[in-house]
Amino acid sequence: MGRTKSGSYNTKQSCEILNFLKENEGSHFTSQEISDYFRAQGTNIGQATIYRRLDRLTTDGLVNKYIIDEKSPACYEYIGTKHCKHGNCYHMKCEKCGTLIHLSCEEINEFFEHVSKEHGFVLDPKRTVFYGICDKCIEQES
Amino acid sequence: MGRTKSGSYNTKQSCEILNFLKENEGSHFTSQEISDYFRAQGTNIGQATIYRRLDRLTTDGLVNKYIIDEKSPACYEYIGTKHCKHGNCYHMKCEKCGTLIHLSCEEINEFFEHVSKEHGFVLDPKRTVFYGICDKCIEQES
DNA sequence: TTGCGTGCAAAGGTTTTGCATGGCA
DNA sequence: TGCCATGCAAAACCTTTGCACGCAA
Repeated sequence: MGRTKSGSYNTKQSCEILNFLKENEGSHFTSQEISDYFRAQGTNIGQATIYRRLDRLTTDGLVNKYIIDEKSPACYEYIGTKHCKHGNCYHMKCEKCGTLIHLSCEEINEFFEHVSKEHGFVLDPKRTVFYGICDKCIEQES
Repeated sequence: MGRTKSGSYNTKQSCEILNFLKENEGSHFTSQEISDYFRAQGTNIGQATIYRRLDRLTTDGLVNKYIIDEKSPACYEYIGTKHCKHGNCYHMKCEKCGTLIHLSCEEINEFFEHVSKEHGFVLDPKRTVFYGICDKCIEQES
């Protein structure tokens, strides 16, 4: 397994990065976080290697890249066989605590369809991030 | 006119930047483009000043900041006082042509209520921008 | 053996920050 | 006069790139 595109090799680092993301399906990581994880394991993988690998995985469609905002680094997440693959997985970011929350429900699909049919606009889940305040921070406020 | 938040001054540069954006309502500019414009006029405004001013204008809600792509610089656009100040008004930005589309309909209100009630997340209309491809660009593609 | 992958360091470009100076109120 | 704003340059930051070496097939 771990098949990559033709004309490329399966190296140790390459497999480990993909496996790490695979084992953490549903979570997203920055290049730095991935680097830190392997360093903690005693394995060192160059930052450039991680970026190059993530870039390829994104191109190949195995991984999604999210740009949350220009100040924070990009997030990468394995796209398994479930929801995120169909592009129906959105993200909400809390402006207070910075938590990134997955949003995947019937309502958003309906909304997506409505925008597409009535407004002629095809939303891009990879790029669209909903900003607001999460429940925990709302509780703390009051 | 040109009122800024209390505890701040109205300087020449500050006014000129805001006026430039105001006079070009509906268009968006990068920090560099603004800098170039003033240089062409014979006025020199430091890049840092432009960034600081844009940052404040964004915070004050007079200007919206858009991140089209993590590689390209951020775009700033005058929003004005007429619309979008009281919520219920969102924006969709076409990733291809950059057009900013006004979105205000019953469906989005319903969707936001759902997110609030079921997911405990209160969305922020000022900050949330829907990204995607507009109808015109979809036509061009096919 | 061939050529892609890796690692390191340096470069790239945008945005922020430090600090002395200048200008508004 | 007291602050805030400005300008310049340097720093900070994420990401990409150049180059020599290593490793997969």
